[in-house]
Amino acid sequence: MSASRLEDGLLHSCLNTKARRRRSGAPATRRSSGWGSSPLHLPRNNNMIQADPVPQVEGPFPLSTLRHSTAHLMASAVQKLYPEAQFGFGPSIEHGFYYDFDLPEPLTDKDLRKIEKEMRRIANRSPKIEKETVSRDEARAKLKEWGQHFKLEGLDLIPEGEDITFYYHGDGDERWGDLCEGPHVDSLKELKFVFKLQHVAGAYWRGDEKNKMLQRIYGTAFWNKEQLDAHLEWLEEVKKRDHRKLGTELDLFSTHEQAGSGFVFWHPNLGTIRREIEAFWWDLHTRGGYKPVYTPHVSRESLFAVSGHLENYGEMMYAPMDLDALPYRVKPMNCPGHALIYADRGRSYRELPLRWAELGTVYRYEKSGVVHGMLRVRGFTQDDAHIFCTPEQLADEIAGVCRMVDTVLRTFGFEYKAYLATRPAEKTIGEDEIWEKATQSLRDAAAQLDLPLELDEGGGAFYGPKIDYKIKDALGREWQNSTIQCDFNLPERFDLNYTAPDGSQQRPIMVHRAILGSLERFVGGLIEHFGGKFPVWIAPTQVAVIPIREEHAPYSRTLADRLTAEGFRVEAMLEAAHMNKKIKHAQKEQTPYMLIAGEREAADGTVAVRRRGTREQSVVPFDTFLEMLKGLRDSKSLEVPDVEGASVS
RNA sequence: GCUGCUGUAGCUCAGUGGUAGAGCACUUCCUUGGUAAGGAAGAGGUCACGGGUUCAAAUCCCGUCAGCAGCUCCA
Repeated sequence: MSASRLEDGLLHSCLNTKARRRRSGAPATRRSSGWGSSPLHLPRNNNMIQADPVPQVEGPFPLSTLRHSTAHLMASAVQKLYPEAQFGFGPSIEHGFYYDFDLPEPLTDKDLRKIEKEMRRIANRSPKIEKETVSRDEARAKLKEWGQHFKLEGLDLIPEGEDITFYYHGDGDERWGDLCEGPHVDSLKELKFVFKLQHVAGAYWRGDEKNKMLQRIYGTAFWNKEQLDAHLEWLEEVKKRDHRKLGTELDLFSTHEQAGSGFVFWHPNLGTIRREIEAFWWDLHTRGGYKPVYTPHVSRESLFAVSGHLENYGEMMYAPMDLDALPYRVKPMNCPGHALIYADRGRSYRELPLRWAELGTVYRYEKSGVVHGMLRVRGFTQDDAHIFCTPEQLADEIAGVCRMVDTVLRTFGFEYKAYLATRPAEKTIGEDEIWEKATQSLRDAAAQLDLPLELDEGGGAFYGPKIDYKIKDALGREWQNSTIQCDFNLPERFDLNYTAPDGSQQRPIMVHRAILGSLERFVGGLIEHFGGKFPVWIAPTQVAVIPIREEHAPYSRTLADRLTAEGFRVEAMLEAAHMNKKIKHAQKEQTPYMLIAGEREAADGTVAVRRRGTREQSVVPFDTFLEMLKGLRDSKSLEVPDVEGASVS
């Protein structure tokens, strides 16, 4: 299902590119594996990357060059206003640019306006940008003279043999230069472009939390105002759809100071959505040959010593509870529990593969600063499952999971890409042979399904290769939720075996997989994906029934009763109150359909159907509406179409 | 965890040293209205929490909790 079929038609086609950091100008990027990767850690980082939806028109230079030059312009303005400023790095990034400064006083938004003004003045007065190539010693001498110690450190990061260049602009006492690899635009004035400074934030020098924290100013630049405005509008749209904002507006969830940070309370509306998703999920899993398991939330600490979590993941775990002189822990993952079930008795090759699923709630002590709405929390439910199989069965099992991922993601209208993450260069466990075999199985599975795999060389976990999925939402943003991971480690640690046909004891492969990732993160993302306009099958209230006058309540009641009997979630707004208020209420709640009924409808057995977000309505026989609604629900349609019928104004 | 900022009614916010305000929402009454704000009245707040300064603190200071923007982390 293409995202363009979403009701409000928001679709942006640009794929994101990860913020590209200039080698000489920015801290070295961490390898992109960052998605969390182990059964010791199913992926659950925010991992939402904002793609730029603004079609980038051609300029005389690449947009990134313009933005980098704008960063220089900003830095020179900062120096003019704060002569004692020390400069860090100032690269262009996906949506704009930033520059890091060490300043004696924290900057405020007011200061940003001041800096913008200064930037305009400098650009007008002396717009030329000039390049100078120097020797390393000259560069060092110059930076020393300028007293720029971060830049001196930056100089040492430039590999031997590379040109060392400075870029200058400004005249006389305003001449400003920066150690920089370039390239830059030639002029800050003749070229037409627009820029805006957006916000200030803290950032560690060279991205290391042991280093000093600098002040980072973020800004953006475009070749024309239309593009800048379009970008700012897109940011507004993102803000409007923020799941935390919609969470309040639509009465979906809350968090509480009394309960602590990172714990989500699902209100009835969101509980309804979750239950529908869970029912869908269980249905798919039952059909897919999965059996439900349930495992305790608290276990003796020694269980996590065996699994290795205590050692490798201990910092993320909640502190032990001492009971009868033994330490107990709240589980941070479900896999040890499933391994215990497997190990409970001897297993034969005849029973493999075993597929066990659990919507397992886990608790992880996330750092206080990273908690974010429903997207990064301390207590959450993973849609977890483990498959225990032989190496020969692996390809088919993976293919089965890929099929299920496809079904689920398409049902919600997500496009996706899959990545094959192979063996890391160092510190892995397992024989070469099993790695090769497993990796090949992942490839085979994808080939079976014509699923293109992009390669993430060396991006696998230490205990096995994996396939990760990236999805794109209705705003063009990318998320990472689904993951399929082969694990050679836990079977080893728990000494899991099966008896092979020849009577020997063999080690099964354990496949960890999550499709939604966690209910919290998935549903949080879903709120933003749909912007609160949920499709019929998950909408908390599917139909609002509104009588025009109080005397039409009895007919409205029969409509509501019939819908309820058909299993729909109906809000019968029968109390004596203004029809207009009821319509407004239902619109605000994003109820997909309103049925408005007065004398004419009661006489004809019809309903005036009004779709959310519109003012138009059509009059159709109630049964026609009912059939359409059933169709939308049962097919899990993403559309909330207008009803064909006599239109009435 | 780090840097900066914020916390006042269910929601959005105003109030910078002198005993707490608005709009929306809510309740009641009037209005019986054909498709997104009819009218009137009312109720609702330990100004996050704890300590301090002061004759006096929502307001100034310190701490805690929670949130926001980032950074870092997410073997």
